[in-house]
Amino acid sequence: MRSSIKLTGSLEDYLEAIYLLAKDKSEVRITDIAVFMNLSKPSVNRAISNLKANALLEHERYGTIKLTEDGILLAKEIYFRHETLTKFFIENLGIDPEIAQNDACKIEHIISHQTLNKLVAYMNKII
Amino acid sequence: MRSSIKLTGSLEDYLEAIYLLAKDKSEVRITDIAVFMNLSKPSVNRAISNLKANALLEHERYGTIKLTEDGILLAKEIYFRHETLTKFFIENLGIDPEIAQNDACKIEHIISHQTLNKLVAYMNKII
DNA sequence: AATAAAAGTTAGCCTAGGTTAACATTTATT
DNA sequence: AATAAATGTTAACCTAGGCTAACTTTTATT
Repeated sequence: MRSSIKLTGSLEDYLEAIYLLAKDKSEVRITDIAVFMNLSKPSVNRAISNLKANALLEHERYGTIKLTEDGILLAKEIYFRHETLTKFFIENLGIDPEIAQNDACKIEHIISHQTLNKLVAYMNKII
Repeated sequence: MRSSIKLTGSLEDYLEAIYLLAKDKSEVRITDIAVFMNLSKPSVNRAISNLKANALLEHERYGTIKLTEDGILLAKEIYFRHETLTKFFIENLGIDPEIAQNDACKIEHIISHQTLNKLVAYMNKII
């Protein structure tokens, strides 16, 4: 596996957003991402260039955005971390869903593999 | 309480480091912090100015550094978050101490109050 | 087809937080 | 006391990631 690409937290957020948007809409556009993430289009534009340079998505000038296989893989990984954390916060700790989402969204970028894995194991054990 | 000062994660790290250094050494100097945090002295220097501007510490040109009451309060709060997370990672999840420290050190800056509080409650309940 | 609207891009600015190189000051040593 | 060493400061640079304003391109409407 070549998933050794190490993105910044910010770029991981963009990737995750594109992944989520692509689930509903067939076409993902810069404006969609900007609206979804509540960021300016130029900010999104630059992030897209960056992700493209990392071969995580395809994008032609003025065109639509499509994740590559690598992009999808990485996005799924990030999203899994997000879901795992959210689930733990809500189900085990009893955090308000909105706050749980928010915390997960920040922690998903910095938590280590070991900690995430152990958290998954822990949740399965407790049930 | 006027602990409504909102620092960046980076500044929280500096504050925590100063707090920990001040426990052992009577005098804390810029060089001590730079060595401890493995950062350059100019970086520390600027951070100190910033913390001083926030009334969290006292520092005179070429002199030593001393946390104010506010600074100590806030540092303790940050350190408590750190300890809580580390404890949870090690004792509940079984994470290697070094990784636990590392993860705690990053998460302590972004975890919400509610989540931290609920985590504390959860740990007391489980025992 | 012409024009208006929407979408995308570029340029340039800002902040935070790191760096190194050079300089100033203080402290220690000879 | 003079000099060397350690410490602290300043200036200038870099990167990442936001932003707005202005411009280009595409798409939709009249």
